[in-house]
Amino acid sequence: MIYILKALGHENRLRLLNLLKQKKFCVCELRNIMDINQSNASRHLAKLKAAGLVDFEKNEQWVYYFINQDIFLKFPFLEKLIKDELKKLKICQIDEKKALIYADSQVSCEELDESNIFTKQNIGGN
Amino acid sequence: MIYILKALGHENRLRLLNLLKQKKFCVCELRNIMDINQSNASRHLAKLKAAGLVDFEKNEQWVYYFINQDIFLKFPFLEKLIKDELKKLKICQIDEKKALIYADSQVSCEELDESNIFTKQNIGGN
DNA sequence: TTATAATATGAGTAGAATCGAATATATTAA
DNA sequence: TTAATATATTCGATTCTACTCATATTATAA
Repeated sequence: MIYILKALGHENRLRLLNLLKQKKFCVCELRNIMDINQSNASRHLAKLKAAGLVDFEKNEQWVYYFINQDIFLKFPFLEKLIKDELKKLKICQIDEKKALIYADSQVSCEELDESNIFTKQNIGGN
Repeated sequence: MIYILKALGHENRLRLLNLLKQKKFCVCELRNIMDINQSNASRHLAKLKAAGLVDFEKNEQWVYYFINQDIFLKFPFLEKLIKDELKKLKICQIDEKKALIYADSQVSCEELDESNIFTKQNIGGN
């Protein structure tokens, strides 16, 4: 359990969990939505994986991460945290907005890098 | 919230929260039960305080720490974690055993340092 | 096979967290 | 006021984390 709590102690990992609570994402989608670099995203995901919080499946050259639902059975407090609390963080709200824009955009994950769909106007707010 | 989660990411602080969930303790009681040094105990408590997880009251030259109950209203997931999950950690079980021995011992916190009430026989197990 | 794209990993670095020992502060007791 | 005790804080050393850049790996497509 101590590893789980350590894994929760970083904003980027909380943002990842918040995005993954709804659906699977591949690494390049996550890194674009969160606007962090690839190696950074990969490493944070690896840490979440090591703690048992997420799992992944490979599909062609993409790796799709998702929340490991078993962890909610083992540690019920995580369900409240991930499903109810994270969304209160402003940065997570922005992430979710961007995830929605992406979902509605019909842009494929391969085009995401150059797509510029995340403009200030789209996202709104600060 | 991120500060709270960071504060939870250390074994000693989890042990402190587990002990404090039942009753108030002064720093010297905590450090004796947990067998850590004084400056260490004080620092970890300061971190819990900064995160809003605990509060303290002074009584003569002692400082008694206790869980800040408001935090459970603000972050309900913490209640499950602190009240239900921490006790599953082996080290927390040992701490609780020692807290019981201390409570039953009639030893005052001033005598605790030289008392040697926490012998292997008393605590049992590793 | 070669090229390309997604992901993971290694190396180096900077910053943060932790620790023990010593010192400072605060409170009580003499 | 002085001495003693509990607690907090400072200092320096060490270890741990996260970051960036570059490279390796893996899988697909040409």
